[in-house]
Amino acid sequence: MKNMEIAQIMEEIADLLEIKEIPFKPIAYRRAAETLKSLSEPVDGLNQKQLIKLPGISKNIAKKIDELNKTGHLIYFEEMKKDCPIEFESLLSVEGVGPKTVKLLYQSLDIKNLDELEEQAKHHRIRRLKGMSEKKEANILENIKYARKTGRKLLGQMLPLANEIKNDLKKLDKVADVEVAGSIRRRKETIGDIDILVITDDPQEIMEYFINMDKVDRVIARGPTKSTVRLRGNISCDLREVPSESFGSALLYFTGSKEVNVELRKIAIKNGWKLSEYGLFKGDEIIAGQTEEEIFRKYRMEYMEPEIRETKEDVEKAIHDRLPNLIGYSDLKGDLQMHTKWSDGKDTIKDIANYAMGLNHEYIAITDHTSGLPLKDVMDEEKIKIQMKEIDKINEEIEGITILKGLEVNIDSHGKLDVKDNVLKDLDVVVASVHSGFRQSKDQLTNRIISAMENEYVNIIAHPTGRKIQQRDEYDLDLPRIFETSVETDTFLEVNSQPVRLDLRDVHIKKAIKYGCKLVINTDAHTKEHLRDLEYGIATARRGWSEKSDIINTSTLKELLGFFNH
DNA sequence: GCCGTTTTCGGCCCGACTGTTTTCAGTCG
Repeated sequence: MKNMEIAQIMEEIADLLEIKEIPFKPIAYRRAAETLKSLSEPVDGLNQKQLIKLPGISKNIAKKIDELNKTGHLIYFEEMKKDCPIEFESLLSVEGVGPKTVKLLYQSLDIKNLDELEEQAKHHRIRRLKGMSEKKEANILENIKYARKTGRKLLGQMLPLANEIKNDLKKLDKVADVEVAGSIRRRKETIGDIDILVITDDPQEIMEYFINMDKVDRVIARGPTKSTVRLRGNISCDLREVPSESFGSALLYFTGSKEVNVELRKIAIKNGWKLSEYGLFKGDEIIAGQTEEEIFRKYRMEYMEPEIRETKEDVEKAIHDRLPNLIGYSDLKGDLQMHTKWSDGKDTIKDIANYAMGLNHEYIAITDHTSGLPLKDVMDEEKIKIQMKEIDKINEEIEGITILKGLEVNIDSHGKLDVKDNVLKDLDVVVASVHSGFRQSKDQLTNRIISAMENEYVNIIAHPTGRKIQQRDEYDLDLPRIFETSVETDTFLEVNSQPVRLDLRDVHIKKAIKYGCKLVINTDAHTKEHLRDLEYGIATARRGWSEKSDIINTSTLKELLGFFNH
C-alpha cells in the first residue's frame, strides 16, 4: 500500500476518534499521517522495528501500519467504519462544518456524504437541528458548491496571485508593511489558501478595501483585525491586521507549519514564556515579537528559513545548530534544460538567449526533444548538426551569455537512447529522460534509468520520477539505487522547475543529498517566459535542504564544463 | 496514542470570528 493511502487511513481514523470525542488520540494519528506523507521511502518496505523509529509512530500505530502492509486491511479501522460509515473528507471540506456538526448531522438525519447533506438542506431539515438556524442551513448549502470543487492549487498559480494582492495593498497610503505568510511563504508545492499580514493604522479602511477587491467572489468573514474572502476560482484568502511590535511573531505564526508552531509554543511554556501571534511574553511583558529573527534569538536557535519549517525535528535541528546553509534565490548562474521552435517550444534560440540574459544567466543549454517522442517537430541527426552550427553563429553574435549545445534524449522502454553516441559526444550537455512506459515494473523502470546514467555522454536525468502534481503519481523507482548510480557515474539529477512537476520533489532531494548526489535546477522552459520558473525549482531545492554546493548550476561556466567531462 | 534536559505518568498551542445557547460552542488557521 502506498504511503499516501496509509496516511489517508490514519487521517480517517483521527476523524472517527474525533467524532467519538476521544481526546488526544486524533492528534497522534494525524501526526503519524503527516510523517507518512513526508517520507521519501515506501513505508511498505519497513518492518515494525523500523517504523517505531519514525517520529509520531510508536508501538500501536506501527502495528497497524504493519497490518496494512501485510494484509492490505486494518481490522481496527474497518470495525470503526462499520459503526460509522461517513465520508469525512468531503463533509469536512464544507466551510463551517467540523467534527461536531458531522456528528450531529449523522446522528439526527443519518447524513453520510455531500449528496445527502445537500438533499436535507434543500428540504430545510438542517435548520431545525439544535444549534442550527435558517442562516446556517443557507451557508451550508452555499458552501457545498465550493466543497465539490475544492482542492489545493499549484504554487506556480498561487504565488503570483498572492504577490499581486500584496503589491496592491502595498500601494495604499495607510499600509506600513504587508507580507504573504502561510504555506506560500514556505513554498509548498501545493497551496490551500492565501494568508496575508498587514501593518496599518487604519485597519477599517484596509479591510474594506480587501473585501471589495475585484477578485473577490464572496466574503466569508469580516472582523476588525481579520477577514476571509473567497476569490474567483474558489481560492480562500485571509487578511490579518497586526500591530507592528507583533509583526514578527504574527509572521512566524501564520507561516507555520502548524507542527512547528505547536513545538515552538511548547518550548515557550517550558521556559516560562508564552508565544502567540502577538509576541513572545514573559508574564505580561513582551520580550520579542517585532521580527522573526528576534524571536529565534530569544530561543537561542538558528534562524529557520520558511522553506524548512515543517516538522518538530526541524525545530530540534535549529536548536542544535544543525540547519543547512540553503542555496539562495540568486545563486544560479544558468539553466540547462529548455526547448525552442526546433521541437515543441514557442520561441527561437535567439529570443530565448536574449531573455535569459535579462535574467543575468551566464549560460543556458538548448535541449530540444529527439525522435523518440511523438511530436510534430523533433531533432534528428541532420537537424542536430544544423542547430549546432546555428548556436555557434548566435554565440558569436551575442555578448554576455553562452549558449550550450544540448538535447533532451528519450530513454525508451528498454533503456536505450534515441540518439547515437557518436552524435552525443559532440554536445555540451546531454539530458536524458523517460516519457513513456510509466507502468513498467519497479525493476524495469529503475534499470532503464540506470542504463541511461551509465552512458558516458549522459550528464543529467531530467524529471527523474515523472510525477505530475495532481495528475499522475511518480513511477515506481528504486530511488536508493538511482542515487548510488548517480554518484558512481557523475550523472546529475534534475530538480525540474515546472510548477506541475517539481521533480525531484523536496523529500527526495533531501535523501539524494544524503547519498552525496549533485543536482541541477532547470526550468524545462517551452517559452522564454518560463525561464522565470527557476524560482520554483530553487524553492523546492531549499525545501529539500540543498546548499549551494549541492547544485551544479551555481557554478561558473568553466567549472560547470569541468563537471561534464567530455 | 505519543512523548520525555522539569515527566515512563501526566501532559498534549493559542486566539479570532460567527451565530446565537445572553456567556459560549464550534470552526478555522
